[in-house]
Amino acid sequence: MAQVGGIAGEHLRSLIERIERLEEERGGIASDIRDVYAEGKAAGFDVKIMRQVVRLRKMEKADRDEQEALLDLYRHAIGMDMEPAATAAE
Amino acid sequence: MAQVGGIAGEHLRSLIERIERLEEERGGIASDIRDVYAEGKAAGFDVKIMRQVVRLRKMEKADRDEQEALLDLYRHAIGMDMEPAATAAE
Amino acid sequence: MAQVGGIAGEHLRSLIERIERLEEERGGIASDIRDVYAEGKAAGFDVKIMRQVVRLRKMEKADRDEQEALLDLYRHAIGMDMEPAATAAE
Amino acid sequence: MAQVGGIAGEHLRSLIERIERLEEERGGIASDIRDVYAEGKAAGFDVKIMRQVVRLRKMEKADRDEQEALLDLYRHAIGMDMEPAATAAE
DNA sequence: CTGCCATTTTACCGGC
DNA sequence: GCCGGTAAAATGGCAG
Repeated sequence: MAQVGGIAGEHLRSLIERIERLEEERGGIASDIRDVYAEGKAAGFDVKIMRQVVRLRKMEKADRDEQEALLDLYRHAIGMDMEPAATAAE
Repeated sequence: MAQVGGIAGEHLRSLIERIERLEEERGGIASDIRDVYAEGKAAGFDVKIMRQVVRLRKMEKADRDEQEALLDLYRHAIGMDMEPAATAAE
Repeated sequence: MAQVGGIAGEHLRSLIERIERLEEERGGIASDIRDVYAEGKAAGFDVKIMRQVVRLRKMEKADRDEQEALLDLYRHAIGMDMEPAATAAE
Repeated sequence: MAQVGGIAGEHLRSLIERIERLEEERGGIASDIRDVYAEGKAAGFDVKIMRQVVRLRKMEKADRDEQEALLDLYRHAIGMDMEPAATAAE
């Protein structure tokens, strides 16, 4: 791995900067989320409850995804996992 | 606030969905960040060190921001926080 | 784990009480801190600024600690973390 | 408030340092608390539940204190708030 | 699977 | 007395 400040250092720097850029983006979105909660609050909704609703729906979605994954497993197990032949899928 | 399912319910639903959309985006970016770390690891860098570097740089930036905030506080405290009157400021 | 009220229950109770005692102490110190801020305010200092100063100094210390931690990581990474052999270290 | 670095500066510095000392103490106690939880965990207790117990007892204590405060209020209101004469108080 | 770290949530404190 | 913001706690997620 070359000398310090060499080609590896450049690569590392590049990776770090990409990460920092992404974290910045993520921070911006987090800020947007806070804004939406604030908007809800201003409209008279209870922020704490809004958070609970979001969390609950997330769990429900995870449940559904798990169910689906389980179904897929079964389908594979009994050889029903091929692509549907000539249907305009969904 | 109308009845359940009324106009307020619509608003709430809209807010919730915007939040969910944003959280999804945020999750995607978090995933991208993980990918970059994985890329660094594959290139032979120590992920733990990468994280430490990122953390340190973040703290240094925060330090600078706080320094500035402190200066602002001082300015306010001694009444130097008014808009500059007739300077070509900026 | 025995029956409720058994030996385990005694142990748990003891732990809980130790925690409660410690939290009480901690609360007392928090109160002392508030007193010092109040004293500063009474002496004409701006509490907000005092807090900012404390926060900034804390961050600067954390920075230094992280620098050191990073150095340690580097040392480990390049195998320089062994005990010095024949030095009167320490 | 004298010049910067003057007597006021000394006072401020002193206050800041007292606060930092106290915060350090507080941090030490927080660390002790973590240790006790860890000890509980090692003994097979569920830390999350331990925390709930502590929180619950704190609330119950707050309730009792409030009841007591209310009783005191009543006592004062009806002139029963004098020191007990010749009892080994409590 | 365990311990660590980041994020989220809760509680506190000062200001209005 | 309430609200807003700031610091601490706690939970959840990720790497090792």
